[in-house]
Amino acid sequence: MKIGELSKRTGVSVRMLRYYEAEGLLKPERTESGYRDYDLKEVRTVERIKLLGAGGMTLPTILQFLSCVRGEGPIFEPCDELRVTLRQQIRLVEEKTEKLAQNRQVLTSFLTEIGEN
Amino acid sequence: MKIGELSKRTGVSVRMLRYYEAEGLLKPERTESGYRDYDLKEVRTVERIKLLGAGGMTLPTILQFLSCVRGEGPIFEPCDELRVTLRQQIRLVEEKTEKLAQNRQVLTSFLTEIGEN
DNA sequence: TTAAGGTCTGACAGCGCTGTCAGAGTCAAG
DNA sequence: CTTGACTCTGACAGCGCTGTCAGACCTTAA
Repeated sequence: MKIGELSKRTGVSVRMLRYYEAEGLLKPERTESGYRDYDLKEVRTVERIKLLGAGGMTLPTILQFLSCVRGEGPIFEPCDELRVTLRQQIRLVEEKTEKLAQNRQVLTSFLTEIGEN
Repeated sequence: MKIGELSKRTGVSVRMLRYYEAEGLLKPERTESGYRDYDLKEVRTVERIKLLGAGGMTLPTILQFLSCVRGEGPIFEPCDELRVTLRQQIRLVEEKTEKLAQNRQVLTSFLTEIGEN
């Protein structure tokens, strides 16, 4: 299928699909005239990438265990690398959360200082 | 005082002090030769900007109520605009926190799917 | 006087996407 | 064949800082 269709099926913009490719996440065939030609199963791949991205992962990070994500199975192949990365990522999210909590603290203390009314 | 000294006193890099100025947060005098000449009280101003920045505020946001921050008082002048902005900012931090919680959720569910061992 | 160290301006780079635009070729339906 | 919709590549822009480098001037102490 061509890029426009993949875009409609996944909800990921054409621009971003090309970007995924630039980052090494997708490697579609090409027609004689140079059009990208995606295999139907890439729909699943893209949806997984999308989901992981929604989890705060950067594309290079996702690329690290792309082989797991490209699996045919219903979910993911059990993949040590993926497990490790997921844990690191969760840790990262937790750190960001802590920092936000600190930010909130700073701001509320200011609010208190000048009177909360 | 010159920019280097202000930098040492506040812990804010020379680069960033110049950036503050570019964003309209500081307006130091100039010596005949063009050197920035800061008033001693600007140390306090810079420290407040720094603190608000640590709270996640962007410089343009801080600029909005700079008059409150530049006050001579020990803390801030009671300033309606500041109060409003602080509340918005806190709301913003809360939204970011919620999003991070969702991210975490996505990641942990993946971890569960492939087995947590 | 000289040399070191501070300062000046301006600009490039990077982070991680994401939209958009330009100029050109391709494909399909009428 | 023509037209509109789609695709291609490449590049510019923006978010909000932050470091760094270049080329040139200033200041201060030896």
